Amino acid sequence: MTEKTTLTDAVHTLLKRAIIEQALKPGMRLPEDTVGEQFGVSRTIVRHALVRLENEGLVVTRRNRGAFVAEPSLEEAKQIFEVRRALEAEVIRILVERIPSSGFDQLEAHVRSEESVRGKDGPVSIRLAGEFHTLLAELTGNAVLSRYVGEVVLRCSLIMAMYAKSHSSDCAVDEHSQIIEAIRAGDAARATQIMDHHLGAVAGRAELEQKPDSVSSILSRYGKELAT
Amino acid sequence: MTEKTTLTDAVHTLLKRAIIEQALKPGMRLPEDTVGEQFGVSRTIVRHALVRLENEGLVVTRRNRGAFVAEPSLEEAKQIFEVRRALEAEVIRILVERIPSSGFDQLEAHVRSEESVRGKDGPVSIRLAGEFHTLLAELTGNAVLSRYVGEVVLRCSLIMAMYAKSHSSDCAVDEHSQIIEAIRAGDAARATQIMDHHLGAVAGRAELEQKPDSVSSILSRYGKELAT
DNA sequence: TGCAAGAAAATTGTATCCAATTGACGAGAT
DNA sequence: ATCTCGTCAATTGGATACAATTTTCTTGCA
Repeated sequence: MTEKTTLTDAVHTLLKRAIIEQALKPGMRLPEDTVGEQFGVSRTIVRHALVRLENEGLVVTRRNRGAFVAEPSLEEAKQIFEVRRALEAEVIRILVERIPSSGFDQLEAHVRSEESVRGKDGPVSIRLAGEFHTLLAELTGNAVLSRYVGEVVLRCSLIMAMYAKSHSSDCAVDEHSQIIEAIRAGDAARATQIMDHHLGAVAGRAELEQKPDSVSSILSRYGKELAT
Repeated sequence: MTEKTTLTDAVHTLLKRAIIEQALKPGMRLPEDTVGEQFGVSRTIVRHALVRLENEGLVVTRRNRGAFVAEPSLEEAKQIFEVRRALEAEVIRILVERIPSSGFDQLEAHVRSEESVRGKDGPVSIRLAGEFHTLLAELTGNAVLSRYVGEVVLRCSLIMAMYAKSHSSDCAVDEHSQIIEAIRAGDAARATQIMDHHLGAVAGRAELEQKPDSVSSILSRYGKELAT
């Protein structure tokens, strides 16, 4: 299989997936040597990929210390959700005005695939839930908007991985359908309202678990580093 | 000599400035070793900087062809302005609700510095006009929002460099003042309206290309700051 | 003369190598 | 026993060397 893509892209994609699927947990260290060895590439490639991931806010690098999977603080999380709400409101505004003919088919197909994994809590569920919003953004035809939405959605996935224990996407899928219907009806206000509620619910789940989970999660990370 | 910043950051900043100030014109090629030679650093550093610039949309890279200063198409330009309008509307919404106490002082000081270069058409004027919007975004205290606004503002500067022949920032400065006043009055709707008109006016000007210049001769003006 | 094929040059993609900085460990003094 | 200082190991920051690919220029042929 001749790679049409560059090695940097491949490593970047793999690391991103690993982070979103919680295989690489927040705060986890990403030594260039280790990652490179794992993927069979040199540090140069890994570094390029890490630079991109840092720009996307999924990893942070400390000077001469290396890269770590980002650990968004609650303040950061609030900021991200604030931006996400604004961006997705714009997405709805645009879609109500102009949505491609195949749009609803794609959206409904996606919701069906979400429903097919309903209950099965896990990485796939999280990924699909995020991809619904990414798909919405892509349907606007605005690549810049789509890219930004994609970034904040990914960062939100990371936040949920940190602060929410169970994904519980049941209501989410239902709200996705409601959003589709509101857009189909041309009711931007209602669609935005549902979206806000939807995101608020997601954000609320995170903040709810803030206090009890904070200390233990931090301690478990310290313990893990000692164990290895 | 005690550099607190990394070389990659320095090169990244200098290239960014060179692009925004139209010293490096859209479509111009950026060979890694030419840039590296001018700045006295190796290709590794330049590559990292170029990766970041690509993520910011100021540079595009083609496989095995190298990096070029981005040439936003009109379609792309429209998309960027669309996103910018949405982001800046959110900025206003936030500022009306919560603006730091020193906010108005900073904004007015900035407008004064804009006025001080009024009429002097050129790079500095373009940069200051953009920085007003960046400052607005920073005052929200939302780092994520601030970052995205910064990016689209920069890309808009690039677009104006391509499509507008003269910056003519006279009316712009005036509108900046009006936006400040509307925010001070707590009138989000009016501030947004002025902002929309402001951005619409900026986007309204369209024009054609200029003649290219040698890459190394231009970069020689930027290399001084790195010389040890 | 025009065109095509191939070689040469230029430039990027990738790997490896050296230097510099940081964190940890341990010895010695108070 | 604790604190401090110095040395050491580990890892990143940066540079150079090599391979692959693209572009250009040359050259042979119709």
